[in-house]
Amino acid sequence: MANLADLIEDFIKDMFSRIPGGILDIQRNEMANRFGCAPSQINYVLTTRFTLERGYFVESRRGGGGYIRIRKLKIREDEFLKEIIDYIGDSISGSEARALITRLREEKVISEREKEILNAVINRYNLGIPLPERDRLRARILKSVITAIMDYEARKGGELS
Amino acid sequence: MANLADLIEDFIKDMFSRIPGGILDIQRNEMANRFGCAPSQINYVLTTRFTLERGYFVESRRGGGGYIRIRKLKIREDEFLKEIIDYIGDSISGSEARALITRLREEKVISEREKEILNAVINRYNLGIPLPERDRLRARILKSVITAIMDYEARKGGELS
DNA sequence: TGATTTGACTTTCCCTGACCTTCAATTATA
DNA sequence: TATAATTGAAGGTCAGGGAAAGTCAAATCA
Repeated sequence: MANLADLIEDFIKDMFSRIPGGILDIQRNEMANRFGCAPSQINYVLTTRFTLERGYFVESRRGGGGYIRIRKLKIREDEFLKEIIDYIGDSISGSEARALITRLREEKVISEREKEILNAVINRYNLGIPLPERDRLRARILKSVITAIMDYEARKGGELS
Repeated sequence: MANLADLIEDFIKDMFSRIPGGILDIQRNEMANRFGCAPSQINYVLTTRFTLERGYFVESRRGGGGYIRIRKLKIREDEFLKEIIDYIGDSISGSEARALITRLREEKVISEREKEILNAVINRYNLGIPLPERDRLRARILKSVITAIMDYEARKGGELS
């Protein structure tokens, strides 16, 4: 412990505990100032600690009035999700992915249209990069999509078509 | 948020929601006065937020009695999607992609849930590969998703939430 | 050796001010 | 009176400064 990245991580998580709603906007420079470090250190923390696997989603905007927005996803406790994320691991082939998507449809986790969308997303020609990186990319994207769906449902609740 | 350009954008969009017809006339100076900014700021907002890509068309007239007229375009869905694919080209940045997804949602081409899914898919942190290949990958995925949607609609048709 | 940290450099976005163009109305002039 | 010049009221353009955040590779640390 006691390295900077961990401190910053804890600090941000602490901020989350103090706000309602699960959406936190921070300023990169302000953060860097507070910890007396290089601004890029903040990026390092975000890319290593606030990942989807760990239940966060990060967006940002540059320029005047820019910000970094961190969303804490509402689904960490979902067993089904965990299993799927585990199953995907950090690499998944096209056929495994298609089977998984079919399964998600059968379980009514996704709609017919969403199934088509996902199949398009994980298609090898669309990913268009060589193996084995392609299977890793596919895994990242699939996990992010499933996470997004779960988070959406956790936030809004509701059924599917 | 909280930058002027966003406020002005919201203000204008709010005016649109209050009028019938989709044609809105504004005065540049009056607008600048209302927001206490330079008149050219209004042009900035118009050229960055009320573009064709985002579904608006702007005309104006100088001189005494001059005005700026903003038209909200009506779309024909099939052509619209083809145009979007052209617009994407073979590389697209994250912010362009987000604007595009927002537009697809505004035009009710996609559902709220699908919007979340797509935002997750095109997110920098989730794609996790370096530029410039990242922007190309994003373009390929987005185009294939849109194609899949067109295809699905052609086969099944139907409305959205 | 892998994780952390930094710094130099890049890119994106916002906002303004100085200067330009267009148009309509009014005034001056032949 | 018919036309020409003037004026003032719009809107347009562009370069530049500044404010963020992003990238990447080299250095450092455990």
